[in-house]
Amino acid sequence: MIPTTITAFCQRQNLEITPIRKVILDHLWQNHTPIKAYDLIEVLRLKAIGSPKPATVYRSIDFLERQGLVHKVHALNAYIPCHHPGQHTACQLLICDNCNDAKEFCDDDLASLIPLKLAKIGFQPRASVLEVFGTCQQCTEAKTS
Amino acid sequence: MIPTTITAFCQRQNLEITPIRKVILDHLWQNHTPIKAYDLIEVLRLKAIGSPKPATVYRSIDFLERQGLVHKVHALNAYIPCHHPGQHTACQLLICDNCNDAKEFCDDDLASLIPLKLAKIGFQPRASVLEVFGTCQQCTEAKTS
DNA sequence: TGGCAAAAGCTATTTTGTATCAGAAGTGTC
DNA sequence: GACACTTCTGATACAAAATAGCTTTTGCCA
Ligand SMILES: [Zn+2]
Ligand SMILES: [Zn+2]
Ligand SMILES: [Zn+2]
Ligand SMILES: [Zn+2]
Repeated sequence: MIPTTITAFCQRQNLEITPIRKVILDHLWQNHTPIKAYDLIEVLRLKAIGSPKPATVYRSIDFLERQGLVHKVHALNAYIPCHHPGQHTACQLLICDNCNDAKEFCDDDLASLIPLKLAKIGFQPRASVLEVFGTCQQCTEAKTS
Repeated sequence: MIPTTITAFCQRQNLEITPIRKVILDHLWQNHTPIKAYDLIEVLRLKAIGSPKPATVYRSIDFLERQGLVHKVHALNAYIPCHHPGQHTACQLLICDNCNDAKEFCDDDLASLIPLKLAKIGFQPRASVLEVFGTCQQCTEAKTS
């Protein structure tokens, strides 16, 4: 379920994708909505991988986030896989109020405008998260039809 | 401690600023870092206002957020006062890694670019939160000096 | 073989946020 | 005044999200 671009990225970076980390990354890629940490515990439990406790999952998430493979959707306390690991420090997410879907939305104009604006006021950005709430196209169409 | 522009806004909007809400808003305005909900419980307790329980504070925060008087810094699970209530649906925050200061940064170009870009992909934005992490000007100067 | 570091196990605790029901206080109506 | 109605608050309990601290395992290298 994990795209080949992602597995290739892991190999290039020499990342140790242990069974636990693999199951978690797999599960994130299998779903179209953000996944909660405690749901990941359940996933591990069902697959009988290790003896999943909160720390188990949070450590894996921590690793995956540090490697840029996963984003946290702060507004939902949930996680989604990154579609372009290693390619952005500016994360842009679209979160549908209706179906809770969360998509990455990578707009370069937007991403480059942020540091440009901040430079003028002397703020040195390290990373940024944009979370936009609203109605996704599918839900908009469903309502009007 | 609450700026007159804010109290004026409350009057115009006919908002009921009860003692509890006032203490919370006051405290947020007195500080330059985001404040946590349970710290606000403590503030109320020290001022002997009501009998502060979690729900007490969360209800007030909820009210203040709905009125646009307060923003939640999702990445920190903390709250800051809004400097321009009623004037924006796109909230932009600069959070210093070093001193934890969180400032509102209202850039119209940035705010208007977001719906523009999203319109092209059929997403209807309702509200957005941009949280930028990095080093603020003061901390940058302090390091280099 | 011993030492080291990264990963995972394990127990408990802390932090953050809700649900629910009941009481108090204001407001307008009859 | 009696009544419905609304908004705010009190109080108990609980749920959800995340971390602390310590031990054990495992692979690796000298
Ligand atoms: Zn990404
Ligand atoms: Zn949707
Ligand atoms: Zn604001
Ligand atoms: Zn700073």
